Amino acid sequence: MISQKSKYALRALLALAARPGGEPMQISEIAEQEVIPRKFLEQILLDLKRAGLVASRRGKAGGYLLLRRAETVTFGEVLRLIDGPLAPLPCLSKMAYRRCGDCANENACKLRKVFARVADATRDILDTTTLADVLQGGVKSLPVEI
Amino acid sequence: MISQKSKYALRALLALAARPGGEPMQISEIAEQEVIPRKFLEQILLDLKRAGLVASRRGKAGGYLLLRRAETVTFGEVLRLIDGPLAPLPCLSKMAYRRCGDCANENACKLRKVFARVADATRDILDTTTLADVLQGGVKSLPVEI
DNA sequence: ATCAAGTCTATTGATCTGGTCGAGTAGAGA
DNA sequence: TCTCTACTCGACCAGATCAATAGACTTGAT
Repeated sequence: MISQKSKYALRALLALAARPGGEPMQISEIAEQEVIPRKFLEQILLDLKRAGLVASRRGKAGGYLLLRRAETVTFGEVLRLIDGPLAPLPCLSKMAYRRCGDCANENACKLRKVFARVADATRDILDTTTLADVLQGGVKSLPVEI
Repeated sequence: MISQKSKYALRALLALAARPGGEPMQISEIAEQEVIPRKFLEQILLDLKRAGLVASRRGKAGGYLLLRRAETVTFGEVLRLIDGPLAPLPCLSKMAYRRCGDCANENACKLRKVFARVADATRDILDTTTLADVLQGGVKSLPVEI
């Protein structure tokens, strides 16, 4: 299960990406439109800002705006940022590898072999799906029938 | 990330499945061999027993044994039993469906579309991989080159 | 009867989740 | 310059979950 926080982050980013002309959108506006607790959203947007995904403008007509093009922001990147590693086992994470501790040698670990396939399948989807893909409705759903 | 408990459960089941002749294996023996805290393993085995995966024998020469054939026990089943739903969103779980609450109509939910693909890919692997597959070493790793 | 094995309930400390609160800081416009 | 509005930041919190641990109890075989 992905966290509520990640869902909020993705929805907020989608809202920003859908904004025409890159004009800033205020926290309250996002919060209201996407039904996200305002103060919680503040934290999330700060995280996204520190990661360089969005920028903020202060003052009267301030707000947040997407800093990168929607085609370049993948779901995987956002999830890793908020929830941490995608991999089902720490020893399978490319971003935050950690030894499992309990399996003596990794190459022989039976569990690892199975979950490596899961990790690859997950990455194949999440690291290739961008905000733009989703906005265009062009989310390739299940393998397209021709 | 799957829980430590699930890892222990899978390793314990693999140990039982590897037992020749279906003779019982004692908790301590499993705990020692697989390096699992003994008392924690007790709880896990009880869960597995209540789910009908294993049986136990009390008394002197007691222990646990696999109740079903290793070919019929999938990773998905064990993970669901211990960790709960595999699906990344509650509204995508077949075993424990719950509305997301925050998306008005599910069919239009952008996030849901993406994560549905992840859920399907995950299920494809975990619900078709059995204890037996893993024991034979015949875990089809990445698509086999011919 | 007794010993060794599984059964069951409760408790624990650490960490995570999903928030909330409130004071502080910085731009933009009057 | 003043002030309004919006973002910034740190602290706090209740409740849940995780990974064990403890200990008393039941059962079955010899």
